[in-house]
Amino acid sequence: MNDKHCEEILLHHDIRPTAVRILVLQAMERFSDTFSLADLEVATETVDKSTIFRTLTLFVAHHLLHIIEDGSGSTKYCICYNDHHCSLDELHCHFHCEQCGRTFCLEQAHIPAIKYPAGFEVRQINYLIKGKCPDCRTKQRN
Amino acid sequence: MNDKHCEEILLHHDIRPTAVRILVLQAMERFSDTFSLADLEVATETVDKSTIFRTLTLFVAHHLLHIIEDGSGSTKYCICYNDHHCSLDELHCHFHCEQCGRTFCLEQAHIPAIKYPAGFEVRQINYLIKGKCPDCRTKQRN
DNA sequence: TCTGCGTTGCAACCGAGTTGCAGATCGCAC
DNA sequence: GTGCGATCTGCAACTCGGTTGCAACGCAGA
Repeated sequence: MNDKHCEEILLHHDIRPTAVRILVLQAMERFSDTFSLADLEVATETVDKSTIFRTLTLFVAHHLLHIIEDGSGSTKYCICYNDHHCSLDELHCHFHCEQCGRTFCLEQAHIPAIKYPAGFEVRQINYLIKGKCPDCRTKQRN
Repeated sequence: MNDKHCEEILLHHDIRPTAVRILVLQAMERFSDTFSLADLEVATETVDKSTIFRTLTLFVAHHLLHIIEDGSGSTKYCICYNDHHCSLDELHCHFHCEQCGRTFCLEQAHIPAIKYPAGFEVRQINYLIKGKCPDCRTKQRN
């Protein structure tokens, strides 16, 4: 959470730790689940949209973040806490709540192996579940 | 493919078969896989973008089409040939080729049952595979 | 023929993302 | 500490897919 910690993370991913990048990373870590460019714009307050955009692009390229497409219209991001890059480049499982709009990273253990159709070269798998999150379900009951 | 055939499909889905809608549906059927609003704009030539947009929205609402989010930035659509609406509202499996940009509907048989995390209410599952399609792979070899 | 409502085309708008550019800042050599 | 090239940042403008308001059209029923 503190500057030192964020700086280490950036260095570990071969990213020059500028003041703005540390600020953006701190903002990211305050989100428990996923976040969008717009979320960061609000969270950082001072940092420009285009700077955040370029920072996000950089972080994704350096595998500090991964992109989530939840069909909500705005790209979501999520911090990669695991270092490994498995042979199947990326394997994502997410849950998108259609009520509150939040998107959660789910444990990859839930994804089973599937038989790929012949002839296709698989690079990335996105398993996106949509529905209602536990919070929204309990809220509705009360 | 002909007018009569398209008209029947529309009526079967409780959609009033106007000339424009038949034209749009015919254009849709010429696509072997999925298509976007922009694709239809080109394919129909005469029909306005907003009309196509409203037609797509209508077709989706009447379960004649389904929406595919392939993360390409533009929404893709695909004709629903199966009538059934299973209890798990929708279950989509698609392959998006990162080279040619096309998106294919895959057989749903390939999707295995997964253990959903507790507390979440599942309404829709999107299984999106990204990589290279057979066409692009063979092209590259030559 | 007249009327009303659904449909369509046009134009304008919206919002997320993206880019060009000039000024600020950084890291390094001196 | 100073100077310099490279990188980073903020601003503004732009792109593009999608969406909406509105007026005109056209078809079905009176």
